[in-house]
Amino acid sequence: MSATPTPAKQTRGSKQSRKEIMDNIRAAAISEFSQHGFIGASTQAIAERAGLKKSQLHYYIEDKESLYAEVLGQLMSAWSKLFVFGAEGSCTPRQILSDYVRQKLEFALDHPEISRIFTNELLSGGSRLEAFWPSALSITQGKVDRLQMWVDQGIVRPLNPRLLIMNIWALTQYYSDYAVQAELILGKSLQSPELQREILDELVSFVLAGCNLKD
Amino acid sequence: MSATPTPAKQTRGSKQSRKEIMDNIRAAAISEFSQHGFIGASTQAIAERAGLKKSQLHYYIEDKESLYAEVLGQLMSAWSKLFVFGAEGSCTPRQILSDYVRQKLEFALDHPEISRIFTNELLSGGSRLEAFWPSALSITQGKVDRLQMWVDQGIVRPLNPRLLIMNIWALTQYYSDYAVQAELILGKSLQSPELQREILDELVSFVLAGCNLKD
DNA sequence: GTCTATATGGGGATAGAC
DNA sequence: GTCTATCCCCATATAGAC
Repeated sequence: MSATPTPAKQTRGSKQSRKEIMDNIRAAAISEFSQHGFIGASTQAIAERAGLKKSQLHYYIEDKESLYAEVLGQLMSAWSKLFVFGAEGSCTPRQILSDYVRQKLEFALDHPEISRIFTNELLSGGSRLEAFWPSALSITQGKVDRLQMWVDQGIVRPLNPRLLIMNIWALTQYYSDYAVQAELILGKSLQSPELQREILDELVSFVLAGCNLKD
Repeated sequence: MSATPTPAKQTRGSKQSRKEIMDNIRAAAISEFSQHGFIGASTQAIAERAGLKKSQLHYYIEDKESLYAEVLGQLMSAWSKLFVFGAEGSCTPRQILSDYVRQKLEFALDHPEISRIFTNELLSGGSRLEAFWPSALSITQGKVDRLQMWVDQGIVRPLNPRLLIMNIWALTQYYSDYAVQAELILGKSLQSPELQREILDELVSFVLAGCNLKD
């Protein structure tokens, strides 16, 4: 709230600023929650990853629950901004769909850990996502309406728009949730730019072909 | 090992047989591991679900680790039997692909909990799956070879066969991993037979169209 | 063969020291 | 403002009672 005039006289190698520590904690929390979910993650492990002792960590956070809420909120906010139909001024159905697939895939490839937190949360029942559903569902409804129009106009083949949206979700989210499997099958790191390019092109082709999209 | 002549004189309402207890334990373990993963699941919760006290449970199992290994092995064995190309004597590419999608999807819909254990395990790094990868990868290679032939013959459009297999995996596995999301979006239980029929038809159409499959 | 009482360690969180 | 010593609970697992 109040604008404390932080000195920020940070001699390198000296003690970390509070902000740096908090950033380390958030990063550590993302890794741990991503691997083990809320229940499975331990504040012990988060502290170690952040270079702190467990008891030190508990000075910087309110509690495990609110640390988790913060990280989850960060993800949901990023998603709700990114994954809207017609972002970046795309206009044709082909372009709107391609852009959507691209955005969703790039997020999965660039932020696999935080994406997996969502999956982990859903697997454990999703109770901590309840607050986010109304908004998420209304964003979905917007996409559904748009797709239904295209179906009615014969631009895409007759299909259930909700199932198409779920299909795209599944196809893209795979590359964060199943990164381990994907890298084993492909024998290559998912961080390789050429591979990312290939996956992107293939997913776009697959989706466009999958709904018989005419320009 | 030795064939103990079990009396099995089970008066209804009386004490459960050891086999019944073990079945309860396995079912409870599947539910718990499915929700919280290996680390997050507690023997306490498993015991409660199985109608036992924690200390009783530990009489019937060796330890948490081996209970988990048993359940995971059960899943991997079921999958390796089910998901082979050309099961049930299907012959045309169209039929082989459709049958594969159907088998994978039906398993996801019929056994969502145990399917989720795999996902949970991957999310936490997949170390407990190491023993299963060689066989799984060789089964995958079989499918890849088959698909590559079809590509070479112009039966399906030019695509990376491994990516197609991963796409099908993602599309079908979605219905166990994201069952909560799916039911919210669709406003309906995934156990509804009509909905299952619709999903199946749509997935098959989507995949066949997605690879431009000619008969 | 079955179950209980108990050991031992790690979990999250805090009161109080610096 | 920062960190440590410590609390209490729940985790897994087992020795020993029935």
